[in-house]
Amino acid sequence: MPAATVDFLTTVPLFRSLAQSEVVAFSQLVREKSYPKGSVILFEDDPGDSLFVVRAGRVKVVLVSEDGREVILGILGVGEHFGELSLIDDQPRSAHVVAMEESTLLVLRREDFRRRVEQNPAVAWALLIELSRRLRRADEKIGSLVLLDVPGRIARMILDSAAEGGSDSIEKPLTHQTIAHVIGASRETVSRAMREFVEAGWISTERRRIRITDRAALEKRSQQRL
Amino acid sequence: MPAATVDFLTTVPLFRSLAQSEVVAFSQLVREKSYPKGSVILFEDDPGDSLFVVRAGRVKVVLVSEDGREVILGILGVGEHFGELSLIDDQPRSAHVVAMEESTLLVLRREDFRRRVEQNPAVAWALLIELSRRLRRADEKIGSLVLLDVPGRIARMILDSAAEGGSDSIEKPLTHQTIAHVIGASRETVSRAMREFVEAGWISTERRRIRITDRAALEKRSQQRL
DNA sequence: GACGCTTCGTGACCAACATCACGTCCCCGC
DNA sequence: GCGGGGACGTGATGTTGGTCACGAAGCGTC
Repeated sequence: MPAATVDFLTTVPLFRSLAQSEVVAFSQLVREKSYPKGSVILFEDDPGDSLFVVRAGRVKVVLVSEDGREVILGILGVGEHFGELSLIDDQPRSAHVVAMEESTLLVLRREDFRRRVEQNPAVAWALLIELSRRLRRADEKIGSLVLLDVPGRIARMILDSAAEGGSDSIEKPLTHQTIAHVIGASRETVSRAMREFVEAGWISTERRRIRITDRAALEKRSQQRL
Repeated sequence: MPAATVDFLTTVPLFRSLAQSEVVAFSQLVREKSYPKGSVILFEDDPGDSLFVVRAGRVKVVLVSEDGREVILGILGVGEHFGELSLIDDQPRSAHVVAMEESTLLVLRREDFRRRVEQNPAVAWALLIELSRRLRRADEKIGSLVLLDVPGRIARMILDSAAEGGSDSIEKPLTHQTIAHVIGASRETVSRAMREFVEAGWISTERRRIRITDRAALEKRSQQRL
């Protein structure tokens, strides 16, 4: 296994707190696999026996209704991971995961994962912290779905994305369709709401980029329904 | 600390996998506290430093919007616990918790909790399993908020409640108002939808009880939007 | 058994969004 | 440079479900 993998793993939050030797141990257990854009990495209800770490590309976690409408539960980029739930509780996968671009993933099998977790409490603790973070986010999302109108949810999403990026401009070229799936709205409504934000001078949209020009207004809008 | 507390703790999933001696250790660290109906046990954004186990009564976990509307993220009964997130990741509380009835809780302080978790991997593992369960539920809830209409969400909630109880009758006297807060709808809409279910012969409502009379129909309704 | 409080039933009205149906633009590959 | 597919803009129309405004039952309390 190339040293590049070790270097990469040390940048992943889940493994960051580990000793170098421990990371090396992990790096020898993973297998690298790549998926073309649009391919399904795992299906809801499958029995799951591996954990995936995004090495390159971007994937979306989705639920799909009988008539084909979809919700995006999360979008994971480089360094993020998914699939640990099934390893922890032995339940089937709770959602589909689809590659949004050509992506390469590191795959870790259940037995290897479990053995390492049991031998190293630091991993268990890191996992607890990560699950806590996700639970908070999920609860927030439930709150925004119920308490906020569509523009409010978009405002919040823009602020969240900017927070991740660390600045007030967002590079990710998420399509309106994708945003719609994330916040639970239609593509058209997203288009209209974003135009209003631009007209109000709260954001500006360049080619492949959204820039926040009035953070205070966005924050206010993301907290109240009109 | 009375032996009753020890007996009770052994029935709590979080502690069930522990050795008797370990449970006794925990029982000596907890403090019992009771809260009148309607009182707020903890506030969102507070720094949190304790874990609570419901010993008697029932509590609700809620988010409240600026204009006072509320969402119920969860309703916890005897044996369930809350507040562990803040102990794990040191972040402020993510929601309010309010006593729905006169309730008594066991309180465990952060330091005591952490020490025990670090010394006993079984507790960490039980916690991981519990957080996984909650995460799955939260994601399901997000899915149902986006993909289902109100009657669909009610159908699903009825089925879920029945599953918890283990039979096809639900004793919990949840008010329509409470159901509305859980599924993100108005009290009136819940009333109307439930009447339709009764008229369709899918459920029957006696005094303090809902009985499922056509599970198949409910299941179907809980999977599609009309 | 009478009061009061909470819960529930129901009609009328209205707003937010989904949906449908286009047209335009942009970008990418050939 | 040209063609084509995906992304975006925008109007018209319909429907779900929220809100308001009542009245009628339950149910616990004195």
